[in-house]
Amino acid sequence: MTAAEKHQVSRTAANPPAGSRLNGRAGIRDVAAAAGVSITTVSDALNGKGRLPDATRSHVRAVAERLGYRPSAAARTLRTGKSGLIGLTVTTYGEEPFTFTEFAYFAEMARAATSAALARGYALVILPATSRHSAFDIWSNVALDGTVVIDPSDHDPVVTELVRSGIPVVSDGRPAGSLPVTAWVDNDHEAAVRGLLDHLAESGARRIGLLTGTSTDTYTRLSTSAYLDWCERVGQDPVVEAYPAHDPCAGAVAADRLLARPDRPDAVYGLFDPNGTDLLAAARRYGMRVPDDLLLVCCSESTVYASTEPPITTLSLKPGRIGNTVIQLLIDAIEGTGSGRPVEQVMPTDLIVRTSSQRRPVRTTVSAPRPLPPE
Amino acid sequence: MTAAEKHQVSRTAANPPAGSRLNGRAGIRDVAAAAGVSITTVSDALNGKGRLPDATRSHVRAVAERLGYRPSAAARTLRTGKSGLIGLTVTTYGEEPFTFTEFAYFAEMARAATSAALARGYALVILPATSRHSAFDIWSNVALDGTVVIDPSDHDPVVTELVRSGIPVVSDGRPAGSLPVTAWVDNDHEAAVRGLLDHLAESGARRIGLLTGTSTDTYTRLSTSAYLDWCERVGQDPVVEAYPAHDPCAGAVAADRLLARPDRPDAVYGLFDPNGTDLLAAARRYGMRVPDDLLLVCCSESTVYASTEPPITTLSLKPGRIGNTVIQLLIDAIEGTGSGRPVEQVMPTDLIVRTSSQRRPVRTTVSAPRPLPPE
DNA sequence: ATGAAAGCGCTAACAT
DNA sequence: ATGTTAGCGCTTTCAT
Repeated sequence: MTAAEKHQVSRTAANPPAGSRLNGRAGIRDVAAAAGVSITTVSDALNGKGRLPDATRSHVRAVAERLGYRPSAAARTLRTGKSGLIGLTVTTYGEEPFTFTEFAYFAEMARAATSAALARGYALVILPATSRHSAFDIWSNVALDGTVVIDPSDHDPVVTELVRSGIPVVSDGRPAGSLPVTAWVDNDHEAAVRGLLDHLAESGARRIGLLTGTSTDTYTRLSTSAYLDWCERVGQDPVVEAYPAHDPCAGAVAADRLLARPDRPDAVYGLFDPNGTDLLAAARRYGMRVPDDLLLVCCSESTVYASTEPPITTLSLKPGRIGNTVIQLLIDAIEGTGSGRPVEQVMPTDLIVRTSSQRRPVRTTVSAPRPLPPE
Repeated sequence: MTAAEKHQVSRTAANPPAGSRLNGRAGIRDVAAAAGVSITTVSDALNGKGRLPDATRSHVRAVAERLGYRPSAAARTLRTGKSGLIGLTVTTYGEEPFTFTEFAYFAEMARAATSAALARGYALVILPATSRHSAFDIWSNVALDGTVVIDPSDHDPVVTELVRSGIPVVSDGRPAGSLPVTAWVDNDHEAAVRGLLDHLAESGARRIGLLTGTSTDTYTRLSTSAYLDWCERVGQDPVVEAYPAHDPCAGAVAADRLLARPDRPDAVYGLFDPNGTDLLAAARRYGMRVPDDLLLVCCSESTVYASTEPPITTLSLKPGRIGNTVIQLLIDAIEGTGSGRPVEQVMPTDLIVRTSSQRRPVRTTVSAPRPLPPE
């Protein structure tokens, strides 16, 4: 018996009368047999392809339904080369995905990305950014149509590898070095910092301090240099404290250090999410009132700053908008429909002005704080 | 030419001399040809199977490396029936995945689950829980080895369908109704509520109010009934306000209602994450001091409650521990190694006692609040 | 110790 | 309008 003949036999409907595949689950051939058509017709009917009469289509669909037929995603992926899966990298510190400070940002960004991907028929797979080793295995164990990288590190081997094998990569955060991403989306961090420093100065700040990080990622670098440039422009001596932002405890200590300096600032911008509460607590310890003695702004996506005492002005990077844009760009690249959109997209930020950064009576339109009870 | 002959030809190394596959990427046959061995040997060498001499193994590996060979995940999945992918469902409200109130819990749970899965060689795919329709498509478009369901709703068709087709499902939260999950993990919500009500009573609470939700999920139901039981036991009239927890604004309003009642409570437990700040703000509006006039506890995973003014006592459900356990249970089921572990696991909660729930001087070992500055 | 061949379940090109 | 057939790239018996 030749291979072809054997083939023939195993594909004939003469086998066990449908419904009894070794697997237990019905396959496309069971449906074909039960519906009295060929497997092509089944495939076409189920996928809306071909030009079948509606009668055939609905009949096949009914039979498939009755048999509880579920197409094999693996087979389809192998055949079409498309998996409908998009990788989402998360930076890992040690064993843990996500950093402490990125948490709220990441969660919101991922939420939006998930939603946007689902709306276009894709699902996200959470994957670790390159770690020491072994992470590579998991990357080659999943068939991806594309990948989103959050805060790509300089020469990330995974990104390079993916791009080299023709898989589109879109990053959240402009790529450092010469990393060859397909497209990227980022905030205009420098403009954001300039804007908020101007806002603080307008509110009467004479010496603005900066609570920043010791790491060299783009966000930290751009924000810090924008601060230094601003200081130089207005002729203020920089007052900077830096700390390892991935350490959940270091922030409070650094906030304390900043307010303990001889050149104590009368306003502070904190680059990371928890800095607002850290600084508020530090101010209390030093008997400083916010906003009377100290103006405060921090970069955060957390809604808690709307109801702290006092409410704290925050810079929002709008991670939801970024997540959505990243996904649109990526899917456009995957499907080859993206010629229209620019591949480098700079997104605006939102300064949500609250009590902590204003010495004069509130008259902003954004997030007006609730009136305080009489003291 | 018979099918078998053609087969033969296309598989011989006589074709384009390796490296020039249509695809662009090297396949297993390119590696075999370049290494001068059969594809079987390549497969075995790369996967550590078979009994090959170390020389062959390392030679094949070197060649594969040189060619930049990446095995096709789709082909492997089709062949082995294992994808290494685990679904993670998120409840969707309207278009958006996650609810507002579940946010921090979910983020932490997902983080732990991701980490645990990765450590065992699996990756998580974020998938929507059953929505009206269309969600089904995405489910059958991805090959899953198993699925984690967070807060399964009563008779969820996706869960039923998955279990029916032999895919293990482990839920976070005990399944309502007769949902046939493989295993589940949940907190002992009733014990948690009893414990925290006792704690409030010990701190001097005479009338404890409850801020709860209007939805009928297990968490809300169990927590509320535990509260009612406790009230009955100690002879207190229940003071309850319920609101639609998925509405980000409704919480503040409900907190206000609770404190505006004629039978105003002198202590409140809020079931949802934002309730702490909501209640704190409401207390301020009514001129109530915390903890002097009002004792406060809320269920939250957020660290901000450590540095609010005053710090707020929280009940943590330990989502990280749950996420990890859920994944272990699921992978055990997938790999058939789970006979040891119980399939229903109740996990303890942590009451993190802070200033807001204590009238007497702090003398707890947990999370001692920082000393306040002299007024 | 190594290789040949079968085939996972599907889709698409090509008949009819 | 529907059916036949050839693979997608791998793993896995089974022969040698």
